[in-house]
Amino acid sequence: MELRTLRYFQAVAEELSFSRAAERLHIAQPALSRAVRDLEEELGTPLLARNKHKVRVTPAGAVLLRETGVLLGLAEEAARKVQRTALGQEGELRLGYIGPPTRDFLAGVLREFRIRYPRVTVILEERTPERVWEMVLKGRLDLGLTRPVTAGERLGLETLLLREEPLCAVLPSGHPLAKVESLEWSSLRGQPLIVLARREGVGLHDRVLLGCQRAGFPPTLAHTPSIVGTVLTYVESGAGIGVVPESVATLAGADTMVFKPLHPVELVSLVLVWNREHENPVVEAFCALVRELMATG
Amino acid sequence: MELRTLRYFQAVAEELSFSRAAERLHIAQPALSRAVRDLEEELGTPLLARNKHKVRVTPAGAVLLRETGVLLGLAEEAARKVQRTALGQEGELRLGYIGPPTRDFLAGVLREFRIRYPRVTVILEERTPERVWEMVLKGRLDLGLTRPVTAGERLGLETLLLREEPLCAVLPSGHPLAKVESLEWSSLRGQPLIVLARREGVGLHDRVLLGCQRAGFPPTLAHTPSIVGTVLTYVESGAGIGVVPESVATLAGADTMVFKPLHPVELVSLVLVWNREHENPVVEAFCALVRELMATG
DNA sequence: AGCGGTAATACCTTGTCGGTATCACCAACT
DNA sequence: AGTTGGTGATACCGACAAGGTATTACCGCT
Repeated sequence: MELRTLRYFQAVAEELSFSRAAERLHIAQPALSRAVRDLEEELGTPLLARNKHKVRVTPAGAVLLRETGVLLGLAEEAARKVQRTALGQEGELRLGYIGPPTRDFLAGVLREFRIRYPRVTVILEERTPERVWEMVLKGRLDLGLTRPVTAGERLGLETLLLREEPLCAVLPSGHPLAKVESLEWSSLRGQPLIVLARREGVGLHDRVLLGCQRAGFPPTLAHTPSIVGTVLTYVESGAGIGVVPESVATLAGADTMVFKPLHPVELVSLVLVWNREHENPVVEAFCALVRELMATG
Repeated sequence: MELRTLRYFQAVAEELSFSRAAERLHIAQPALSRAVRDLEEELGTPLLARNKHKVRVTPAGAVLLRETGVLLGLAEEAARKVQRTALGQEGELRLGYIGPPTRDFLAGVLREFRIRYPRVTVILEERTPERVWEMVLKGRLDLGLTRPVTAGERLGLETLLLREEPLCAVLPSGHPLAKVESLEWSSLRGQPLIVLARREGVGLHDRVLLGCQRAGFPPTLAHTPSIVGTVLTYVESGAGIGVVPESVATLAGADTMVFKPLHPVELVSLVLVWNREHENPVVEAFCALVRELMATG
C-alpha cells in the first residue's frame, strides 16, 4: 500500500468517477483503473462497486476512504514538521548553563529567542562548568553556556566567546584595603581568601590560584563554598577576602561590600559551546541570535 | 513522499547503518542509499548525518522517524480495518423495522449477532413498513425487517420470508362471537371493525379490506388508530372487533380478550429486505445468521 | 601498512507506471 | 427503437524509476 495509490483511490471515491478523478489527478483514466484494481487486489476486497456507469463506495471502501483522509493529512503534516525542524523553527533546545554569572545573560537572550522561535521548547539544565562541557560532548546537551576549560579537550566542539571579565576582590566596607584605588594581587599575600570550590568550577578556581602564584605567593584559602552567594556571605561576616568574577557584583548589596579589580588583570570568560558535527539548526539559530544581540546591543 | 520510502528511512534510522538496514529490507545497499538521498532531496533537508563510517539521525530525521512510526502503524491498521469490514466483522448495520410484531424476533437475532460480530454497530430505526422499503431502496438503510409491499416495486431488492401469520379477529371476552370455534370473515359483516391505520401499513390494512371484499361485504371501519396497542384498547373498551396479525396476541391480556383465526385464512408475512447490489458483507452475515437460526430453532 | 567494513558512485537491467487506442456497455435522447 | 455520448475495462507500448552488480573512496582498527 502506497500513499500514491491511496491518493488515487481517494480521488475516485470522492468524485465517484474514474474519468473525472483522472482529470483531477492529471493522469489518464486507464492508469487510474489499474491502480485501484491493484489496490483492491492487494487488500483482497472490492473498494468501489462499478456497474458500468455508476461508481459506488463499498463499506470496505468507505472505511478506507476515512482512514486515507487521516493518513494523507498526517503525512503532509509530518513533511511540514520535518522542514520546520530543519529550519530551526521547531523542536527542542537542551541548554546547559553554570548558574548565577550566566543568568542575566540567559534571561535576555531567551526572551528574544522565544519570541522568534515560539515552537522551540528550551530545556534548561544548570550544572557545573565541567559537567556542561561533558554533556555537550556526549550529546546530552545541544548547547552549553559555560567557562572555557583549561585543558585543551575541545574535541570537535565549537565555542563562541561571549564575555570576558576581570577577577575582583570583594572586601567588607570597613576593611583596610577597601579604600585603596587599585588592588594588587600581592596585597592578598597572607590574607584569608574565600574562593568558589574547585569542583564547582576548575577554570575559575585555578585562575585565582594562578593569580596568586604569578604574584609570587601561595594563597591562604579560608573557605571554598560551592555556591557563589556563599562567598559573599563569608565576606560580609568578616571571614576574609573573596575573589570572584566582576559580574558577581550584581548579586551583592552595594553598601556592605566593595569590589576592587585586581592588578595585573586576570580575565575569566564565558563561552557558548556546541558540537558542530551535530549541525543542529536550532543551535545555529540560537548562536546567530546571540551574535546578533552582541553586535547590536 | 511514499510509504515505501518511509519504511526504508525507518529501517536505516533504526539500524543506524545502511548495509544492515538493506539486509533487513532484502534490498541492496546502493538502492537504499539512493532512496534515502531522494527523500532528503524531496524534503529539502538532511535526515541522516553520515561521516563515512557512522550514521547519526539529525533533528529533522528524529522528527520524521517519530512521525513515520505513527504513519506506518496507522497504514497497517487501516488495511486490517478494511479487511475486517469486507468480512463483515467490523462496521455498522443500519436496520429498519416496523415495531411490535418484529420486536421479539429482532431481540433474539440481535442478541446472537452481537455475540458473533461484536465490532459491528447495529443502528435501529423504527418506521412504517413503506418507509422501511423506501429507505432500503434509497440506501439509507442496509436492511429492513418489514411486511411485503403490495405493489411489485421490488427493484433490485432481495427479500427473505421470515414468517407468515394468519389474520385474527380480537373480541372482548363477553362478545357473542367469542364462543364460536372458528370465525368466518362473513361474520364480520356490519360489525364495527378496528384496524391499524392505512398510513401505518398499507399491506396489512389492505389485506383486511381484501378479506372482507372476498367475503362479499364492505367493511365498517369504526376506528383506524396508528398504534397496534390502541387497536386492543378499543376492543377492550367494547368499541368493536379488531383485526390484527396473530402475533399481536402476545401483546394482550389473555383474560379480557380472545383471538379467533379468521377463515378462509388470510396470511400476512414478515420479510427481510436488502439491496443485493450493495453487496454489504455485514448484511450478508446478518442474513446468514437469520437463515441459520430459522433452520436450527 | 593492510584489512575489514562503511556508504557512495557508475552503470546496467527490469519492472512498474503512465499513455494511446480501442472495446463493451449503459443511459439518455432524439 | 436506434443513435450518440459517456462510462470503465482491456491491450499494448514506451519511458522512467527502482533495484541489482561492480567498483570506488574512505575510515577505523589491527
